Amino acid sequence: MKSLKQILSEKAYTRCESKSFPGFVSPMLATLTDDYFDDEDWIYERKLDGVRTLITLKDGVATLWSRNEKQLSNSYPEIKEAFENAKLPNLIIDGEIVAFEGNVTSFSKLQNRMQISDPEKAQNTGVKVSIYIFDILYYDSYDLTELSLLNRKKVLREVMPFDDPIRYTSHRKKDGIEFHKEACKKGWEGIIAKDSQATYVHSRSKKWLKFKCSKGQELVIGGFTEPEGERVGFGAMLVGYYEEDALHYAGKVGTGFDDAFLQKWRKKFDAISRKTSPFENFDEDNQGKNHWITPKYVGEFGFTEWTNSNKLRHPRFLGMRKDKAAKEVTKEEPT
DNA sequence: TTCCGACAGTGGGGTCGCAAT
DNA sequence: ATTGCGACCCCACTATCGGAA
Repeated sequence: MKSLKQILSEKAYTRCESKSFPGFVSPMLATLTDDYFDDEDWIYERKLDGVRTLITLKDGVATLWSRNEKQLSNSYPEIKEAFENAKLPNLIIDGEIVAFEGNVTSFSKLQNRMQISDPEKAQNTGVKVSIYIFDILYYDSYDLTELSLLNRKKVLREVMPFDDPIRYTSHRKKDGIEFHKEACKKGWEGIIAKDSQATYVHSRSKKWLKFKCSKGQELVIGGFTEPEGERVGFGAMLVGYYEEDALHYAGKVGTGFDDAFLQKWRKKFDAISRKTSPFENFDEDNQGKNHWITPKYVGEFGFTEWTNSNKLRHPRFLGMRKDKAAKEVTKEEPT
């Protein structure tokens, strides 16, 4: 294995002066795809469901950044401290802050502290967090972004002390399709495929791809909202499923329709409108904005998971189901 | 000519924090 | 003291336009 010095000597790196060391750089973002593949020139990492975080360490001071250049340092003071105590030179690393629920990263658990701006309060939530690091952009003021991904990972493993809460993100070479399958079985959010020779760019790229684990099921349409702005037809569908003859509200779905669909189905919905909610558990706080319809239409919907309050996360409309009676639609539990 | 990438716009759940009530 | 709303985090998707292929 090449030493750090050898890797750095392969190119004539310019080493920035401390005063020109970047305060923030935009992260490289992955592109979503359904086209899963095996490729020996690509590596595969677990996709963690947390908050993307870039850490700059400059003259011993660590700063945690969100991907939109917001400071996260106050929400995760123990991670900031871990970097500052590690006695490292100026560097920038890229990773994901996560909280675990069992063996699976839990975004909803992380939500209990991710917006808290007081460091003491954040730590007192009792939500334990870790940061999984998967890339290094600068080290000792050397710009490493022109290195290949595998060489950056070599540098990362060599220079970073991985002690809790700082963890290394392991990866698998080849077998992307099989790894994705296993990931979904384990309840992970998915995997990230990365071109092992790619340099680091500060924007969305197709050298990094998301292979997500998506869920889908049929749901009954029990209402809709008014469109806003330039939107035509309706805004979102209000959907649910049956449980012992009662229709349970499962949230709103506002994407996946084109303009023609929105206009056509607004008319169909208006033709079967009713005054009261068909949902047995709908809390009536903003009733004025909702339109109710006879729950007879069934659609197919995609989403990532059920939230703690039993609603769809990241919902989208996939198509109408004309072959299914509304009363047959129940919540599909994982087997 | 056709395709792709980037961007704006509309829609979702959940949480915190602050202004308005 | 309570409530409503904006701003964040996580997003999915459609429409549009200009440049690449």
